[in-house]
Amino acid sequence: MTASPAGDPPATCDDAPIERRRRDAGRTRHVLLEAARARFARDGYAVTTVRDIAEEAGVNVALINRYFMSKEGLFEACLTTAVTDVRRDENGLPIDGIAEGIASRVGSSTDDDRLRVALLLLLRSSGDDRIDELRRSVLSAVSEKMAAAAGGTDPDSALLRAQIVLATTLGIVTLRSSLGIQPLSSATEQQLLEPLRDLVRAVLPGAETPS
Amino acid sequence: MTASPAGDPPATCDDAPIERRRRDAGRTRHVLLEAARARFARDGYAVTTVRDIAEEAGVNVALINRYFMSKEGLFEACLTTAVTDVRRDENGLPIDGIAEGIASRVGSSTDDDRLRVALLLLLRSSGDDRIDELRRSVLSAVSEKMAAAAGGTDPDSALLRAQIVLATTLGIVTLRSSLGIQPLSSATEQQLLEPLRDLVRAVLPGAETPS
Amino acid sequence: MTASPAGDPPATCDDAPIERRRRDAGRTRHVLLEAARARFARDGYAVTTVRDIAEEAGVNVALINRYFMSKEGLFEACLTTAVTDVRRDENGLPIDGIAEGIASRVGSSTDDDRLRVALLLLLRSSGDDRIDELRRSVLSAVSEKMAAAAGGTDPDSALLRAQIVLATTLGIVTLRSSLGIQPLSSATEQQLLEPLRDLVRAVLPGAETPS
Amino acid sequence: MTASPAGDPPATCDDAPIERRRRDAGRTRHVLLEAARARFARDGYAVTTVRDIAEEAGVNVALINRYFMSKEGLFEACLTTAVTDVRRDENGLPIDGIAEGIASRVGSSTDDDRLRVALLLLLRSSGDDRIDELRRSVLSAVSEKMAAAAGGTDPDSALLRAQIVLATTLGIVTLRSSLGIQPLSSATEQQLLEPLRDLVRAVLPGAETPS
DNA sequence: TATGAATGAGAATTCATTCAT
DNA sequence: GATGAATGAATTCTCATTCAT
Repeated sequence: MTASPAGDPPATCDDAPIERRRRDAGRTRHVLLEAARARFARDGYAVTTVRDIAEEAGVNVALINRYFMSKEGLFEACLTTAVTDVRRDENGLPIDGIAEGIASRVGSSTDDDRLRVALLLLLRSSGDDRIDELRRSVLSAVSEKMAAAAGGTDPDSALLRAQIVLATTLGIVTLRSSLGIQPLSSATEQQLLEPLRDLVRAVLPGAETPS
Repeated sequence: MTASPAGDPPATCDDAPIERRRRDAGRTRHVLLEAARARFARDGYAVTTVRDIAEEAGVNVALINRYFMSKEGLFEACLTTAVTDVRRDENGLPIDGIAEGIASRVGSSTDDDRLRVALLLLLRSSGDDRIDELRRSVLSAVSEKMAAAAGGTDPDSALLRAQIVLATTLGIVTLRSSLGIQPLSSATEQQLLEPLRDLVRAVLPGAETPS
Repeated sequence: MTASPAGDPPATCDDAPIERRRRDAGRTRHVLLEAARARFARDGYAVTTVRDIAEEAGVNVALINRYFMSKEGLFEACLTTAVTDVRRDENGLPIDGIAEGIASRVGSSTDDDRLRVALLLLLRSSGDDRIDELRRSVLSAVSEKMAAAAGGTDPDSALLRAQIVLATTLGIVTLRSSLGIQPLSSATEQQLLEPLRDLVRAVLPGAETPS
Repeated sequence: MTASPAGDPPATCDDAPIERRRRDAGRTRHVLLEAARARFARDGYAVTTVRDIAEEAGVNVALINRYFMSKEGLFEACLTTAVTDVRRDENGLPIDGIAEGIASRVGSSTDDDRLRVALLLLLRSSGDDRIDELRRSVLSAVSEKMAAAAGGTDPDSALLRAQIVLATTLGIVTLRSSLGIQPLSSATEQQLLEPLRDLVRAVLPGAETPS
């Protein structure tokens, strides 16, 4: 992560030999984005201050405005990464493993798991309508893809059912991250898998292969 | 709501009928509480300003501090009403109609439906640990009651499954209230019932009578 | 104090038999004034709230405005009583016992000693120029009277010296009331007398009889 | 004070020479501290608003919180400077010139005399106990040092007497600064010296050399 | 590119005062 | 006369943002 690659300037400067990689716009942008993702996802937009983010990133506050125009711009960038994460994930989505997919996405415990954070981000709002529209469209797309995978006769009903499964996913992520409700909060991926399989099989009838 | 009692003067003067029933502490407390419930539930704690609430209630801002000590005190009062609402609702919960219960609670569309608002409030945090503990305990209690109703052999597994159903409920409420995702957002109680029945039957095996 | 004298109305009213002496304007004015004196003297004008005073007096806040027009009016009334107290005291001032007088005024320990409170009040300001002028004139008068008592050849120098003695008096009252500096704060009248005698004898040369 | 350094442009433009030396954190902190000292000393803690102070310092209000955390933090910083001033002054205190010392400290008339302001600050309270303890300890220390200088047989009595002299000092400063009582308020250092010599000689017997 | 000083708008809260009963 | 509900003007403090270096 912070390991300096080959292309660094030779350490000729003697005053600050320890600091690596200063004045690297790309890296600064990146650490800001990561810090922002984590805090926006965890605490929400309004509660999080730009100073919190900058401090967590180990970077000067003013750089947020420099690179992202505004706090809202930073949030939008976070959402964009979330959208990308979710989209990339969809492509690898195993057709006959929806329950497995949810369990693995939702069941991660490491604090900076990308997809879990992405889902939380999609639930946060900055109040800006344009950004909200982005959230809406992504969540809609996800449910559509899930409905398509599930098949079924009535496409309209399939979409509704897929959105209910999506609601379950988001609900689990929410409950696990904010309140520490047991046993849900500390359930492992394994423990979640069985009930989720039952759920998906029942709600999305066409989704299951006889596995 | 604003229904005027019997003794009101006939509404002949149109410029300033002014509000009837002024200088009524109980009523003021009440309208503040209702306004706060609505806004806290819809927008969250941090985003909502006390001035917003007071304006929505048609009341002077300082009265929030008079009656509830602080913004946080008002939020706590809102959560307490939410807890009461949820508890009262649990008692009337039909043993063999969990899916019906969820559908009716979640499917309401009127803006000030008490139980839907109560559920949203339970997802909002002011950051105060003591109040968060209240939220946690109520949501835990709800899932425990649901697990008990569902029966089943393994009580631990039953609780986890009940919490997944609770997650579905909260997820649906969230998706319906904030983003306008279709068809979920405008699905009627009737339309939600069928998939929810499938879901509950599958996730909470002991819960269903042969209906 | 609160014992009800003979002239009370016969206890015909049955609802509130315990409350004695309600609706007595004179008494209300009086308890407010006493409470205000105590708090203004102890804490100062700005820090003291009218609600504090009303509560201490066991009386509704609005009555302060009713009887004294405003917080400032109440303060002025307090100062007026302080002026009266000081004036009355001056008349009884023993010609050849200035030190004794100071010691007794300053050495009192009971919390509501009138003269000590009066002196503290004369050091407090509400910011109103007119009232400040009142404070100034009274303190000037006190020092003039002391200078006259002290006699001495040069009247101008005598006045300056008297004001220094007055400064000592006020300084002692201040130090004893706010900070708890030892041994000054808990020194008895007796203990203060000897150094004060030395001081007065030295600063106001004409003041002492061969006693 | 506003003395301009060498490199300044000649004062040809009269409308907006604007302030030189902007964006200097140390300077900003300093002007805030000085403005605060002056106003806190003159008007007291409660009466003085942070906006007053910031305006007097020609600086944005928010900087008070930036540099001193809070109004109370600023007050504490003021007191700390006052303590420093008093301590430094004590060291230079001439053993056999207590009266001279008081006269010079008290007799200054310029508005921003450090030691006079320091003494006034030590009489002001913000209501915070921790800060009050600081005030108390400093005033105690001053009186102890004075008692030690005075010598005398009974150390306990010497301390009480020293505190009476301190009371005189503080009383004179108070009377001179707030009310404009004559002749005390406009007495020069010279005029104060003679009576103060008499006072010190009488109250602190061991203090005087045969001068 | 990066820094940290400075700014102004807006937040919650307190408080003297006025009004209606 | 007395009560307590209501009001509006402050006050302190926070925060996103901009400026100067």
